[in-house]
Amino acid sequence: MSSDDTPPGGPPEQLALIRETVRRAKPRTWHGAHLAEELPVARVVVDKGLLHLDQFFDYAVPVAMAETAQPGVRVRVRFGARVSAAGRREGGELHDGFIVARLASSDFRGPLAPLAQVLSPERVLTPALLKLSRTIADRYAGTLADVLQLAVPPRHAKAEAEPSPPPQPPPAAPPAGSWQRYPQGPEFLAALTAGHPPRAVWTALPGPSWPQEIALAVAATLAGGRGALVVLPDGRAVARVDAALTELLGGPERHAVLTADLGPKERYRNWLAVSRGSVRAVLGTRATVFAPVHDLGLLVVWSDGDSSHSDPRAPHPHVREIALLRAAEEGAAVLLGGLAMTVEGAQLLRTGWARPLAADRAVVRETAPRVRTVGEADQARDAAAQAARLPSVAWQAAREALRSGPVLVQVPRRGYVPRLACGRCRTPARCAHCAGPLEAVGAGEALQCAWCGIAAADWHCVECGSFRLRAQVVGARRTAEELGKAFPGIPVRTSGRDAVLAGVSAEPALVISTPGAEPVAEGSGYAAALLLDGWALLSRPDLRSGEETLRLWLAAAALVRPAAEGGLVVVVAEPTARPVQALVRWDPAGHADLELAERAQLGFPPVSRMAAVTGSPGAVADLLGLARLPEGADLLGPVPLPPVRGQEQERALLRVRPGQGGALAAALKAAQIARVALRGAEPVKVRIDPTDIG
DNA sequence: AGCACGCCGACT
DNA sequence: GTCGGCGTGCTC
Repeated sequence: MSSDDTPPGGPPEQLALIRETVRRAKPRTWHGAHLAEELPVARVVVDKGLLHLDQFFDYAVPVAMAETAQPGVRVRVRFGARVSAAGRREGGELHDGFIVARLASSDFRGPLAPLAQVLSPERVLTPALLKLSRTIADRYAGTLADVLQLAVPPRHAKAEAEPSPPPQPPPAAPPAGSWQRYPQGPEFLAALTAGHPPRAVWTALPGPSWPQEIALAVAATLAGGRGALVVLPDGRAVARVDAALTELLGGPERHAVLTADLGPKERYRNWLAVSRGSVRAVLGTRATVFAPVHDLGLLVVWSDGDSSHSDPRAPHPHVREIALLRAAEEGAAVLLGGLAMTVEGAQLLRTGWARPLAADRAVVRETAPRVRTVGEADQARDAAAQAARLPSVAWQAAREALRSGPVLVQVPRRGYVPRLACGRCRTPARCAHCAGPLEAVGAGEALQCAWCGIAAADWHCVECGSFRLRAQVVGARRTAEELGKAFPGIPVRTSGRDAVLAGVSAEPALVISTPGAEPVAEGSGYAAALLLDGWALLSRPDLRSGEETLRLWLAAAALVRPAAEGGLVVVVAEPTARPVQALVRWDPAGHADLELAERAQLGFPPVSRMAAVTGSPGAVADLLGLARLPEGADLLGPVPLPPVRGQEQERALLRVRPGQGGALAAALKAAQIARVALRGAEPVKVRIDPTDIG
């Protein structure tokens, strides 16, 4: 079968031509197996997340697999085999992969190995999903195989054997309902039903109706004959929208839910219902953004500032970025919503890519609770309240509110360890050169920038001029628990990391919760909320601390009754701080806009694009030396990081202009590949859009 | 990444 | 003569 491999003589060009002709006539394999008559070559993406193997490989299609080996199916292939002296293929591990195309011939110069097995005839990798995954891999300097692992759930044979339910006819277009509170709301729904792709950044009104509004947008899209997809940050939020959608659509038949806690079988069954077109609407947590909804008309991302939208697995893509890229590729509408607004959301509005979907100020004021601020200096007289370090205003507000309903107390989690801040006004201390966060090095309290490493000998606060610094320490949880003693006879419930409550009754109770774990209160909501130790949130060493703090506050405050019904929020934090001001005015959009302007001025993301390079000092320097960075790329650092398993670690940040993010990712990926080719290179981590750069 | 081929020094 | 050093290159 391979005796024609070395034709005698002839000029090289002609030789190449002969080879070409021979191979095109019929692909050769190592075993001379019988091949498929039609399209005997399968192009395969092999599920091996190695950067330098991020390419397709061609395999021969044995005749027995001619029908099942269709584009999109899962296959097993031998990969990495060697050719022995006797001319036999030897070794080669079996790897999973997907067929991406069937071809008449291969451009590979050599004999093709046959597909080992078609795992299932189910065509799970659609052309659209493949294209999207490639885009995401490139965006994040990762491999296609890594992204596919996030995008396509593991197969479950039993779930696959079951037939999916028959598709339902589209529902009738829903009435605008509570979307009428937004001037552009009904128009937005009408555009979805008409099959248009409107794009909106939605500032949701406080209160319990946002799940219904998401459900209405989904139903409007379904009514127009297109599909819809909703990504939410956690299972609790999914459950709320699931309930709203089930009610609105008169049953659970028209939508599918994808969350991790369903278990592999149920999850795969639901995913297949979407993939097979049985169901046109899907909601779930972050992986849902990849769900292969047929004729996708709408992508909804709720609370895009929530960190669970950032995937912890390589290459760490963010749901919002995936959704925006997918909407562009598939001509779908976008609804990027939340009680808060991210800087990225503000940027989409600023550039005109999306339009705002927000209620008028008067409606906001009617819906939101009253917000009072109180500095830490204000101390309660009551001994128990003092033990809980509860300011008197907060103490009085709680006592008053407990007469009419439950009171929510938000306490920052332990483990928020902020860096240095001004001792007087608590403005975070930043580097004069690159605006990175300052940190104390050693006991001598020498200051240096955590990003660029430049010493800050003569620091003073840019806000108030103070020279005094304060190392922030948090020890708040126990303080909150003291509240139980401060209010004898009142039941105390807690909700936090390990035990999150979904809801509480409308009876008076103290509900102590860490941010993000707040239970919903039945009836009209909490009578009051106390947001304690705000400084601990505000001074976290993160570029997004302000935005994040406001998001956490708004999420808690949105569970409180409207001001007209007596709802009151007391926030214990520096009253002049920007997020505090934004909370008082209930103006998340204004806050995001200010943050955006500041980021632009400082050259921070998302106005610039960044990548972090982490590893041993030698390896980081090595990679940076190899990388052919785009014109005008800034290098910040490298700076030392805490050692990992006794090994010194450094991190460098790279910054480029917007529009050069793709070039930056490509340059870093190429440098990584070049380093792998060198022997014994220590690993370096590359992360695009690093999240923890404060 | 693995894994084998390849071309130069000290052993049976 | 041959065992083995790890430099170099490939994986359909």
